[in-house]
Formats: sequence, structure tokens, C-alpha cells
Amino acid sequence: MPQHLIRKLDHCVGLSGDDQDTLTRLVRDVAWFSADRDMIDEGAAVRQVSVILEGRACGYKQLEDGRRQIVAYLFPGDLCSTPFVFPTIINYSVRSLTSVRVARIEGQDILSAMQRSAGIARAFWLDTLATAAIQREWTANVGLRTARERIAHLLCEIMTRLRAVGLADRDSCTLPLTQEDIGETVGLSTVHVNRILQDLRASGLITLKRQQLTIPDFAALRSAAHFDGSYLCHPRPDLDRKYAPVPQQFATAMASPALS
Amino acid sequence: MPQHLIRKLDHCVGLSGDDQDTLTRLVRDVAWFSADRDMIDEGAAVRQVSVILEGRACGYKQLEDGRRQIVAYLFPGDLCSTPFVFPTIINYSVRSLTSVRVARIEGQDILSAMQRSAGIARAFWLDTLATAAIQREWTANVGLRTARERIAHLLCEIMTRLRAVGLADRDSCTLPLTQEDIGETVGLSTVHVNRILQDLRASGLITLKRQQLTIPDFAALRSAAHFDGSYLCHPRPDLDRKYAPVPQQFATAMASPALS
DNA sequence: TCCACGCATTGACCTGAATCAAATTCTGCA
DNA sequence: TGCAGAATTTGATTCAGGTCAATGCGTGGA
Repeated sequence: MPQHLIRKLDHCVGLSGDDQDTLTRLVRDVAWFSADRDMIDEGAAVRQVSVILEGRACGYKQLEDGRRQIVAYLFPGDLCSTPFVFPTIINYSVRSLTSVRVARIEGQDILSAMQRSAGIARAFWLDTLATAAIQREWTANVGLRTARERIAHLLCEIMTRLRAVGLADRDSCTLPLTQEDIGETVGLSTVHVNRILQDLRASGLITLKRQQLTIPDFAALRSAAHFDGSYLCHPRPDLDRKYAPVPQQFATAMASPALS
Repeated sequence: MPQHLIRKLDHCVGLSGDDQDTLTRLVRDVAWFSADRDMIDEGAAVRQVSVILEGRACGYKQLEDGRRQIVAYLFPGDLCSTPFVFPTIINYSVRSLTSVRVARIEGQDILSAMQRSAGIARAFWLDTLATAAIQREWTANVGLRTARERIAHLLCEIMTRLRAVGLADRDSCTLPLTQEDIGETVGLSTVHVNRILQDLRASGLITLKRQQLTIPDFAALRSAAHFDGSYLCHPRPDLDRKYAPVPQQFATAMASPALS
């Protein structure tokens, strides 16, 4: 069921067929949310992991005075929280941007699966690593780039991530975000986002119409953004196999020929 | 040896005496760095975890044009990288702010320790969780707060974290940061940082002299910063024991009476 | 088909923060 | 003790981006 997740994890480390089956069987139930619904509230004690199957969501934080900061985008294959600790007190909220379908996996089931299969454990670790890298990149993006660079950078990231899970054509994808959302992501006012987008359009770097984003010349946008996508795909299966002396217990799972 | 680490982890989940011993024995060697040295370079393939024993360091990212963003501060007890995947390609650099002593633990040793002791595994997971929470908070800090709030927030966080590892008196601690460092942390120019600091001093919210930071009225600074420290200490040992039905394999380790 | 509401766009103006440049004060060191 | 380089401070000026306010446009629902 969680095909995007499996695809993503497999793309990282390589998952044996067994591991893929295990993951599929872990899913307890599937839930739907319509657009603009809070899926998880800050402060909630979460006992399962929700895997996005379809649709888009975001994680955000909010101050009492209403200011809001989007701290993450969640695409199919992404997890709504860390898969290691249960229950976890979540300190951000998750909200659907479109209608969303999620698969729920009991925390305890994930933990046991990780106990049983080192391949699965490794896959989730790597995924967590990548999530952390994205968060660091976001901090840097907001902290040191200009408005134009920030937005360009965000668009590069979104496009790259969607491509990785097969949700973008070569050069375009849907972008179900309002300009206000974008502003709350990169720390700019709505009005300014509007102007920057126009500028990017005028420069021929993007097309954005009816929630459809097109990046005709990715290299151009990347350089306008100072975007270096390497933080998005930590996985180095080759490097791993070559250099990592895996401990005994891991050897079996790692030896799977699933690496493509 | 890594007393601060053990203290921190124990404070989170509770570590059995055995686990504490194990961690101590894991340390392979200790390294020294003088101030302002790059300890890990972006792009390096890291095979060990470095635990800060003494001193302060920071993680940062840099663009080709020289702009720099500090993405993390590392205090005694903190890890310089994620303890799950080896080798890891690090996508930020780590640099000492003062002279620093670090303990190095082989990645494989950590992994086996986690395999053998669920308590240790859990401890590192929680620590990773907390690190991620801090990173999210930083994104939000830079993205949505005003200059004054940002700096106040940073100071609140630093003080709170240092207190947690016993490195701050009730209301003061050392702050071995230049105003330029602070600027690169919160996305402001040095000059502006200077002015804000003066403002905070004038408001009686802080004293900062000769690298010594004092916060006479923490509640006041906290409210100026909209600081809510709950993201810093995820751990809910009580909650955990009460609600989390630990899987069989974990039961033994979790049953340790080490919770204080 | 039409209406209403949310979103995008535009313009005028303001302000927080950056930049530039020059003191002044520390601090480590000889 | 004195000196050099670094860090802090100050002032003047500029500018990126915010705010306010109005208008235009698209879309989904009745």
C-alpha cells in the first residue's frame, strides 16, 4: 500500500522483497482528510506513524499572535512524525493542503519491524537523516538567502522531491500552495511573494498557473537559488557497501540483492 | 567519560547502570581542538560519532559567495552527527567556538550497542528527536520573529540548554560568541545585532559582558522572545512508562529502575 | 449561469534592517 | 606595559521588504 514510501526507502538503501512485504503488512488502516484540515495538533501524543499515501500536507508552528511558520512539506511517501519513539509529543501541527490519504502504522509495529529487520531499521534511519538535512537547509534558506533566492530554492526543492517519488513530469508538477503559504514557508509577506513570483516568471525561470508549476530550465533556476540538491538524497548505497563494515547482525539484511 | 552525554540521556529516558557503563566503554579516543578550527568539513564521510566533552562548537553551512549560516550549537553532551548511519556524508561543517574536547565512538560500536540494549537505542532516538525539534524551532525563529525576538529567543535557548547539562548558574552562563556569530545564527547583520543587544541591555533583560551572559529575569526575556522551551525536552519518562506498551524485546531494558 | 469569496495583483508609502565607514574598546601577546 | 588585530560601537545613508488599501480575477457552489 505505501508504495511511495517503499519506493523512497528502496531508492535509499535498497529494501529486500521481504522487507517491502513487511512494510506493506504493517499498515493498520487508512485515513482520509479533506483539504485544509489539521491532521495532527501540536502537543498531541502520537502513537502511530502516518505515512502520506496521496495528496500534500505541511507541518507548521504558530505563535499565539497568529504568526505562522510552515516548517515542512509532506509529500507521498513522507512520514508525519519520527518513527522511533512512541508515544511522541509532537511539537508542530500537520495540516492538509489538498485532500490527503494517509496510512497509519502502529508505533510498536514499526519498532518491532526494525528489531527484526536491520534493513528496515536502516531505511528509516536514513529517511530520518534526510528529513533532518532538509530542516537544516530550510533554516539556512530563510536565514541567509534573499527573497528571490529563497523562493527559487523552495521551488527547486519541491520539484526535486516530487520527481524522486514520481510525482512530477520532467519539468512540471502541481503546486497546491497559495502565495500566503509560500510566504509563511520562507518568511516573506504575501505581497512580496507575489512580486518575486512575477519576477521569476518575467525572467523565464518558471511558469506558474492554476497550481501548475513548470521549470523550463532547471539549471537556471538552481543557480538563481544557489540550490544544491545533494542534501535531499543522502543515500549512497554504493559507498555504503564499499566502505561500511556492517556488524554481524546486519549482514544478512544488508546482503539482499535488492540494490538496483 | 562522556558524563554530559550520559547525564543528558539519562535525564531523558533513564539509563540503567549497565547502559551507562556500556556508553563509557564505547569511547575509543579523545580529541582536542583549539578554538576556531573546523572539526568536520561539509561533505566528509564520517564513520564515528563525536561527543562534545568540553567546550562549544557550532554547525554551519556556507554558500560559495561566503555567506554563512550557523545551523546548530553543540554543547557538552551533544553529538556532532546522527548516530545511526555510517559512514554518513555530512552536509554541514562543524567548527569549534572555544577549545573543544570530543570523545570519538566508532559508528559500528554505537550500532551494536543499540542492538544489544533497547535502553540505549531509545536514548539516542530521543536525543535525535530533540535535535530535530531544535532545528525546526530555529527555522521558525528565523522565519517569523522580529530581530529582537530572534536574539532573545536564541539566548533563552542557549541558557536553557546549558542549564540542562549543568553548565549555567541559576541565571548566567558564558557565551563565547561574537556578535557576528549571533548574526549568522539568526540571519541579521552584525551591526543590527549590536543594536538589538544594546536594546536588550537597556531594557534590563540581559547583561552581556566579557562573554558572560546573565538573564536576571528569565520570564521577562522569555516573553519578549515568545520562547516556549518545551521543544527542548521531549522526554516524558513517566508518560512513557504509563502508556507505551513496550514490545517484548524492549521490556528488559525499559524495566531498569534508573529513572530518578 | 451567476454570485460570492478567496486569491492574486497593483500602487503608494513606510520601516526594519543592511550597508558603509569611521571610531573606540577589548584582548591576547610580546 | 604596550601594541596589533579583533570585536564592539556609533552615525549616516540606502534599500529590501513590509504594510495598507484597493482592485481584479477564477473558481466552486447554489
